Amino acid sequence: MFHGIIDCDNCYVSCERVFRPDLEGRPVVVLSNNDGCVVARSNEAKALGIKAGTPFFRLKEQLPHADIAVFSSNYELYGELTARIISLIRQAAPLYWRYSIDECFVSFPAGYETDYKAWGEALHRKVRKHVGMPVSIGLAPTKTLAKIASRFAKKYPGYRHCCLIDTTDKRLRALALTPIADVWGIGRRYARRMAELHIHTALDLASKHEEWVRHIGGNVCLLRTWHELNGHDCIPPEAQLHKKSICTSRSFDGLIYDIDALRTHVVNFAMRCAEKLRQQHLVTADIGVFVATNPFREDLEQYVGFDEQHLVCPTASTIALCTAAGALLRKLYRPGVGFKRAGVIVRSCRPDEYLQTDLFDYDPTREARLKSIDRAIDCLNKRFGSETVVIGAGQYTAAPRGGKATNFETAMRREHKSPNPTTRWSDIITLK
DNA sequence: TCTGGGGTCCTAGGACCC
DNA sequence: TCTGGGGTCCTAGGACCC
Repeated sequence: MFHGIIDCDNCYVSCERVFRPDLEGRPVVVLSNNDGCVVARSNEAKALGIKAGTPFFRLKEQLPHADIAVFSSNYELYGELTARIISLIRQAAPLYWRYSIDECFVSFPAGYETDYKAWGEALHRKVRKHVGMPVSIGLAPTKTLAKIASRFAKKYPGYRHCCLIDTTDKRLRALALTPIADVWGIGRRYARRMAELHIHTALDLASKHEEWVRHIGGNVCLLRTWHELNGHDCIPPEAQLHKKSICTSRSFDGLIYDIDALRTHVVNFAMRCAEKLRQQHLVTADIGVFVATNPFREDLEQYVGFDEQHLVCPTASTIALCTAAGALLRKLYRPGVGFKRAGVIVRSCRPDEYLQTDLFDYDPTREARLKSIDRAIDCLNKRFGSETVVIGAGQYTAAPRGGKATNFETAMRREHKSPNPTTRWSDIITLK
């Protein structure tokens, strides 16, 4: 087996640049929801010293005069453009596994003979031509080494966006040049521990004895990384067929004290979870709600609450989940507390085809009604746009005549959002 | 004034079973 | 004096990823 990773360079920034080629060469940042933090930076923005996770208000303080192009996050656009890249990868690779919004693993079974370097360079050119996005490609005998290779592909133009590690010599040289903290699977904690043990590069770790690593790591995670760095393929491709949990949560623009206002949000989160479940043909057996105050406001009372309800009959019904979420919120709410964040999480998700019903409390008529309501909601929202139909308790304001109510997405602060020319006809004409 | 939102896996220890 | 042995399931907490 030989492995590869295809990674979009500065993904969100590159997506924004597809329709704004004038931004090539200029510093660009993309913000998180609510325009909170910097989540993506162009190389020029990185060169200015902007760190990932910088709060936007602090960026404005630090670099008030810098000519930075700022975007609110536009997941509709990023989802669409990355899906196009995945479809090109699917055509080019025998096996692929989408790892995140901007990364995709590929695998070549034993006996699959190809010139990997040429394969990678060709894929890069194809993505550049058909989607307009730059990707970096790393190819190696293990996934961890492929990740290291993709770092080199990104960093050094000489690789022409594709780096291949296929000999022991190349592997050892790459490991010696890779700081231990940059290795896939080494997080902040492990990195600190490694520094204490005088392990500074990937090669320092790879050269240790297996027993030493087993002793230091405490579990199999670090040991697997060690094997992978030494060229032994041992991280299996994601065998998981479906998500086990789904979460919808948001921070609010300000603090919320009122239970009705809080419930409006929570009901919307439950609605989104129900829709995500149905899209993935899943049902859930546990729904949880959490609420939290603003941890940065040390002057205010702090409170974090979580409660969960087990559902005897697993469901993906909007009404059932919204009702349960509303009831959970009533238990969690504290008068006089300013809430900054809330969320709904559904766990124990499973395919909807093997739905187990409650032996004693199963009402087929009610189930059929809930299902037909869900079908109607999905059908209308698909045809007329998401959130055309919402649950009454999830409405932010009454809908104006002929228009939509202010809702979950539009209630968020997004002062720098770009248009959606790939998914909305109305946005095409706004292109400059 | 202003600080994101999703996920996964592993392990230890307790509850419970026969 | 002295109290077994083997197994599964569940959960919380800790680590990681993007």
